[in-house]
Amino acid sequence: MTAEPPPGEHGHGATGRRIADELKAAILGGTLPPGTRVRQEELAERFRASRVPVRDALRMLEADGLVTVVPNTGAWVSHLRLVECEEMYRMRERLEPLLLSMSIPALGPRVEQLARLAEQMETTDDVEHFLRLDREFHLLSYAGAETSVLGDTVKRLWNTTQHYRRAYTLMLDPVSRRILHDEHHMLVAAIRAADAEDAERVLEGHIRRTRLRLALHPEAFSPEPTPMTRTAS
Amino acid sequence: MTAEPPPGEHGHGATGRRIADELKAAILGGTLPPGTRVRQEELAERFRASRVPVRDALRMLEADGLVTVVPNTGAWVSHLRLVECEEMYRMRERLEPLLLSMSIPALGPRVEQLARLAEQMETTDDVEHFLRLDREFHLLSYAGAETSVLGDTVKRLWNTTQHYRRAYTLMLDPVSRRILHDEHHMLVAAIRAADAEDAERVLEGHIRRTRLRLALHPEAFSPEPTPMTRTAS
DNA sequence: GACCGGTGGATTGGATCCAACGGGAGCGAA
DNA sequence: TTCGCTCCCGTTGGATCCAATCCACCGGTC
Repeated sequence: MTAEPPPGEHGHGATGRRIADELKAAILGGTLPPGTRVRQEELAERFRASRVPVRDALRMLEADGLVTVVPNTGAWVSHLRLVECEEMYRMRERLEPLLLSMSIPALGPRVEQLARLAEQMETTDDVEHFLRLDREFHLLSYAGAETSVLGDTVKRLWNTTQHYRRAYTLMLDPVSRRILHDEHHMLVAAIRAADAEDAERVLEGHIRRTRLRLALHPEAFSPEPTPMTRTAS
Repeated sequence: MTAEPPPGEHGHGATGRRIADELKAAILGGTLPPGTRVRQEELAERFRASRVPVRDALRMLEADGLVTVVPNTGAWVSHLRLVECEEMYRMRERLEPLLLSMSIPALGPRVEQLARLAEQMETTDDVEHFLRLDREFHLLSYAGAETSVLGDTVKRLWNTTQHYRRAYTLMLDPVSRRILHDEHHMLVAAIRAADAEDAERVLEGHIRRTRLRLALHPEAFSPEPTPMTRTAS
């Protein structure tokens, strides 16, 4: 996975990128929950820029699937329905094992950092901290792969489902929690042994089980569009 | 897969989309080969619009992976290196069987059209016609799946590799050609039998073999970046 | 009382204008 | 001759202004 560009000064020609990056951080951090309206003028003021680079930023975030833009109407932070989230997890089940197998040969000493992350995850109780560690753990396990689009696609899937992973983590029962950590440790072991095939299998199961548990909590998602049905207030 | 919006009049608020669509058609059709510079003012004139919606369109196409935008410098039609193309084919090997298996239960009578397309592909000699049929064949086989992102991702992979599939088709030897058609017929048979598992296997092999043959023809791609090496002119 | 159509404000989309960056031609020095 | 510097022009990026669209509110009518 290619590292992102250094966070240094964005000079001229990068205002849109800057706005997009900060907005993305706000969305992923949970400050802007799904469904919140995003007004161009408001952002322009917040970032001391005109509305032109804001529109650029919104287009970029739309491409990332983080924002939904409706022509002539406005932009909202994207929200997922359960079926869409499941679909993304199905994609992850197929793509991430591939990415991991491409990464393993070049991971080298980073395995030890993976092991540390897996342990830290067991000891934290803060949801936000856990999410950060989990994300770092998995993305680090892909850091050995030199990829152009596969890595971006996987990151995109992580980003668009981030908010629901947060909700899901909150209602994780102790047993599932135990299993989750065990899977992480098994993953570390397989990676340490450079057994790509086994690592693929463990990871697929890890994502798959998460998807199945996710389906047990439809209340975190926006309702399915029920045509011709008025929601009695 | 969700059908794209009807091609009807784009009124106000869709100029960027219109430009992006026509540009995309030009790129996929081969009119604008990889590497050609895309100037904003030029497009603005061609589409009787200002440069603002043109920039919108370029951002959309950048998100589709069809053009590459360098800040303060310009935009070019994207070109792939062999390793990137192989990576995309590896993604296709994983994603398209999934998409197909989601599509099969709802394909219904469209199987017959698939069979017709597979036959037509055998009888044409025109490369452009073959490409259209092949694309239609596979995308139609996914038409039963109701997806939000999986379908888009697969389409994106098809689009970005389209130009190289054209080059590849040109230098297809008779034996490989025979195998390719056989695979298509096997796919139709599996779909007709509603045997999703078998269809997945056939499709994976189909894409995989294409990838391997593709790797035999690196001359169609842009050279790998060879650092610290001056290309003697 | 509920539904339909018109109207005004808020918001987005597009055009035009100005500023900043980048590349290349040309000149000069080693 | 070749390397390096400078200046200039073409292109892109950003700001401001104007037009088109949508939404909510309001009044009229059945």
